[in-house]
Amino acid sequence: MAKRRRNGRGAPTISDVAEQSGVSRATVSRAFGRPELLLPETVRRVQAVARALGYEPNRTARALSTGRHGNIGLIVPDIANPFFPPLIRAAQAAADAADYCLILGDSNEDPEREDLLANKLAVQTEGLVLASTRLSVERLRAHAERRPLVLVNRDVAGIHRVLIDTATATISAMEHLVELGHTRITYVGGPATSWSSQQRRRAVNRAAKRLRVEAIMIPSRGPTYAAGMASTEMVLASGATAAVTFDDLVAQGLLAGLADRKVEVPSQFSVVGCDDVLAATMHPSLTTLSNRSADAGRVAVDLLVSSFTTEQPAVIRHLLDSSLVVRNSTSLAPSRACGGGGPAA
Amino acid sequence: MAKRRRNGRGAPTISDVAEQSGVSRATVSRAFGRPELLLPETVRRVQAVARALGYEPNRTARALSTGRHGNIGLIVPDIANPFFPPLIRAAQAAADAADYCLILGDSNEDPEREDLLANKLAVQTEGLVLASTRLSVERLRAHAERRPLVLVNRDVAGIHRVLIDTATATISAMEHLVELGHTRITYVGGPATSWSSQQRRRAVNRAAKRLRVEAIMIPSRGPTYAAGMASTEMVLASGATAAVTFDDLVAQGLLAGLADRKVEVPSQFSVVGCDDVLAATMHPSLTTLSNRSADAGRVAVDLLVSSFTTEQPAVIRHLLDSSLVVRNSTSLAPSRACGGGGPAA
DNA sequence: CTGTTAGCGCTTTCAG
DNA sequence: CTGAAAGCGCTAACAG
Repeated sequence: MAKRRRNGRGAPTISDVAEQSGVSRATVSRAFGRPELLLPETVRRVQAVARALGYEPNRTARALSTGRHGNIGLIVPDIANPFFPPLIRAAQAAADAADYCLILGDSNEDPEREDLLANKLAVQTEGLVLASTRLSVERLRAHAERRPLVLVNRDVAGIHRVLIDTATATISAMEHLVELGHTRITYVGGPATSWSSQQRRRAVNRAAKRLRVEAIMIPSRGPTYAAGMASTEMVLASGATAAVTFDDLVAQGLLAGLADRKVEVPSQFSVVGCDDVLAATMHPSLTTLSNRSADAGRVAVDLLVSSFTTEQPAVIRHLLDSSLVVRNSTSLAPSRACGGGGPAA
Repeated sequence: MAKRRRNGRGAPTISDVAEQSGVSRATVSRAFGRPELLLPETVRRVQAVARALGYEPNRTARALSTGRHGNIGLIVPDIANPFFPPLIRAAQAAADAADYCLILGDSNEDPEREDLLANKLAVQTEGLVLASTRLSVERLRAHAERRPLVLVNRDVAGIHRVLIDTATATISAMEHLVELGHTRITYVGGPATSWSSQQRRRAVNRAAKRLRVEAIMIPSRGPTYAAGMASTEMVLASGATAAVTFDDLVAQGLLAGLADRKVEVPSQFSVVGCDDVLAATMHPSLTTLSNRSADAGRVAVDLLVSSFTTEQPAVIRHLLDSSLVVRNSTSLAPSRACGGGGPAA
């Protein structure tokens, strides 16, 4: 049987289903949108015909009629950064479960691009999730005024946000290192505008002060292997015996840089990563902080979706905690007699 | 001055602009879409009124009327599989460059879900890219009839497709292993319905025959670490001294399984991965086949977009080649005198 | 060049 | 419970 295309576009419409099942178009519409208004028998019959025809409600038409698009947007700085795929995946699953489609944007770590993307997506989504956004507070406020907005790992008052709290786990990492005898510890940062990196930097500083050890801040160009590797020189020059890094990628780069310089990990130098994205597969396996990115994606989408329906008077700030995962890239500090890197004011 | 809400009730429409500027709605539409059909003076006047009113064309309405949403869909089996993020990233960049938005779907390796997703996306996209699709040929044909479609790593006649050819590189891998003295080699497969896996299985068989060595096929449950690990028993039982695996994930699992059983790689056993997604960071670093997934994503989207505009009489089958990357997981076969795994018919 | 007239596919009163 | 009819905002023939 040849398939007919009534509308020249190929997809069966509500009219096809109506005709085939001998009801009106309104009834078909109800069978999908508000089945409780219909005889169960009718619903079943219509659904059956719909399935047979391969009918799928046209969301664009629905959107025009109702003002709701059934789309939500998600913008991340870099899809290929292993931190994000689990987040994206969970977000997409949550969106799907709520019958929304996920439109994905990649800002390539560029605030301008991110702003453009957010504008572009705003017109065809009911709401946006911005993960690790690099936008200014003003731009974020502007977007939030226009559409429901949920931030991931960015803490702006007045906007829904879900935050992975690595501060506590970072402090655990510092305690872990100090217990191992390290007294001079560097923090190798991530992107300057990253909330996560600032949070971790502060945690390192605070812990160092409390534990009475030296903390040395080292910037890095970004959350990449290359940036980690490039930081090796400065890390070594600082005289530290251990490093806490922005994430596993930076840690991995640093590890490679240390290996190049014949510095053995963990016997001569200890390294702590963050996010546990490749920590288990590395050699030596990496001491790191546990990853919650999937949870963050799910929670963010759920929060966004629920903000559509329920009148949400209170802005929600959802915290996800993280913990230290000890593996093999950290160990006792090298004896001071041997290394040149003792604590020197 | 209070800001008006955009897309909700109260946003100025084409009718408002028409009324205010004393022209018909069609004229306003043309002033935006096809200004060359109008008197410059008219265009200017209409634009002025539109700007004064804060009018912004409603893309949803336009989409409903024209059938062009400016969206394209991309469905992958698993976003979190490291093979896909580069593909997704490149696809999204290409889409963005052509001024399209990318709607992402994750089928979770489930054909039913994939079919549903494809239907859902079909109504709000101008075309679809299906990467490593698990759908049957019939379903693919059905979808292709409905909307422009581009397949990645699936070879179906009559449908645009971009294929990463790993067959040649797989043969190189076999030659490499045979040169190292291996005479009994297993292939640890991926998903049964995966075109890529079938392609590689065939290549292994063909090469084995030509090189006069034994090839043993071992199925695996999927493209995962766990599946690779679970295959260890059978791999060892086969008496082989080397394995070519579906991808780096499976290879990684196998490596872990071998380590558990105190089988040393590469001295006692050689392993070849595929896709080079984590090969460099592993220990031992993995001999593998180079990755073209980013190129595949880019080419697929470009192909799709160009198929919208140009009348495309010929179906395109775009091949991307891959090559062997030798690292440290392959070496000379263990001497036959020692191991129990000599070639035995 | 510009206006008129039909829809695009779906939802939603309002009757029955 | 179900149907008829009126749009949502915009575009696209077809006239003039």
